[in-house]
Amino acid sequence: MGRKKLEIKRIEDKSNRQVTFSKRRSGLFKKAKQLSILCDVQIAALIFSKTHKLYEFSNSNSLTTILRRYNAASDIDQRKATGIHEHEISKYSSTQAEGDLLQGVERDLAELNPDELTVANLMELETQLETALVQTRAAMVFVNTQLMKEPITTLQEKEKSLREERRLLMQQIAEMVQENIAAKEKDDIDFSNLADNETDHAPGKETLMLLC
Amino acid sequence: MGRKKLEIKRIEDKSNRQVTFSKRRSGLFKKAKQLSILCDVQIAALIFSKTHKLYEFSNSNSLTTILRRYNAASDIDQRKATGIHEHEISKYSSTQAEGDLLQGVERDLAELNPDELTVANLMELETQLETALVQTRAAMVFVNTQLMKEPITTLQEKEKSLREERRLLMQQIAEMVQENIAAKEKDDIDFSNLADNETDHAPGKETLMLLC
DNA sequence: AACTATTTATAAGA
DNA sequence: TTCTTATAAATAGTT
Repeated sequence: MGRKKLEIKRIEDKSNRQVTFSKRRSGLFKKAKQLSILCDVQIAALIFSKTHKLYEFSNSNSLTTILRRYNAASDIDQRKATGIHEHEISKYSSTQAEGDLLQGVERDLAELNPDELTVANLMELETQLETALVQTRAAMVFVNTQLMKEPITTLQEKEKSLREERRLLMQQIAEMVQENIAAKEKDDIDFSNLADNETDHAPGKETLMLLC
Repeated sequence: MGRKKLEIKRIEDKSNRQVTFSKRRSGLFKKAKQLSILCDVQIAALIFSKTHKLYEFSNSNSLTTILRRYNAASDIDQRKATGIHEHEISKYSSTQAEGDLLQGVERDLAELNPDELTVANLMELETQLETALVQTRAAMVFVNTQLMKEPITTLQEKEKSLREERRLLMQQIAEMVQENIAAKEKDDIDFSNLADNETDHAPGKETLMLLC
C-alpha cells in the first residue's frame, strides 16, 4: 500500500529499512490491538530488532502488570549498578479494566443455558486460572528478554541477576495466584461439584508447585 | 476497511465475531511475516482465543524447530493416552534458511568498518547466542501453552506431564546450544579477545545452568 | 514528521 | 462457508 508495489524481500537500504520498520511495527501493533478488542482475545506480539531492542504488544493485564513492576524494580535496583539502558517497550499495551478475568467469565456464561451454568462456570474459572498461569509464564519470558539487554559483564553477575529475577517473579506469581483465588471465592461459587482430586489440594499451592 | 467503517469495540454477534477473528488473524500474521522479511527482524505473535486455542506466528528457526519436535513427540507419547486433541498452531511460521544465525551476523558485519570487525564479530555472536536463548525460553512458554489445552483430569497427571515436558525441553535446549557452539567454532573465529571471565567456562554448560 | 497516490485489508453481501 | 466487491485503512515514496 503505497506509491509503488513493494516486493516482500529484505530492504537493503539501512535508512529505508529503519523507516519501514517503524511504520509497519506501529501498524502491526495497531492491528493487534484492534483484533484483541473486536474479538475479545488475548494477544502478545514480540519483535526483536537487529539492534537488539525488544518491542512488545500485549493486551493482557497480568502480563503488563508484571512487566511494569519488574521495570520499576529494575530501574531502582539494577540500572544504577550497571549503567542506564533505555527500555524500548512500546506504549501500545491496552490494559483492560480491572477484574476482567471474572467479567469475561460472566459475559461468556450469558450465552449458555441456565442448567449448564454451574458446571460451565467452574470449568470456565478453571480455564481462566490456567490462562493466567500461561500469561505469567509468558511474562517470565518477556522479563528474561528484558534482562538480556542489560550489559552484564561477568557470568557470575549474569547468574546472580537471573536468580534474583526468578525470586522476584516467584513472589509476583504467588501474589497473582492469591488474588485470583480471592476473586474466585468472593464470587460465591459452589466448588462442591469439582472432582475429588481437586478438593484435597489448596489450588494456589498446587499451581505454584507446577511453576517451580 | 470494508463496506462500512467499523467501530473498534467488542463484536457482540458470536458468528460475526468468529468470522472477523479468522480474517483479521490471518491479516495480522501476514503483516507480521512481511515485517519480519522486509526489516529482517524476529517476530513472535501469540493469540489466545476465547475457546482456548492458541494461534501462533513466529519466523524464528529455533522456536519453530522446538515446537515441531514437541508436537511430534506429543503426537506419539501423549495423545494416545489422553485422547486426541487437535493442535491449532497456524501454518504461518516462515522458517528462514538453515544457518541464518551466522549468515545474519556476516551480513550485519558488512556494514561495519574493517578494524571493528573482530570485536564486533564477537559481540554479535554473543548476542546471537543470547537471542537463541531467549527464543528457547519463549519456546518453553509456547509448549506449556500447548500442554494447557490437553484435558488432563488429575493434578497428579498434570504435574507428571509438566515434569516430562521439562525433561524433553532440557534435552532439546542442550542440543540447540551444542549446535550453536559447533557452528561458532566451525566459523573459525578468534575467541582470544574475550574477557577473562568468559574463558574459564564452557559456554554451553554455563548457558544450560542459567536455564535450570 | 507530514503528505498523498496507491496498494492492501476487510465488512458486508452473494 | 468460501468468494466477491465496495470501501476503509495502511503505507511507499515524496516533501
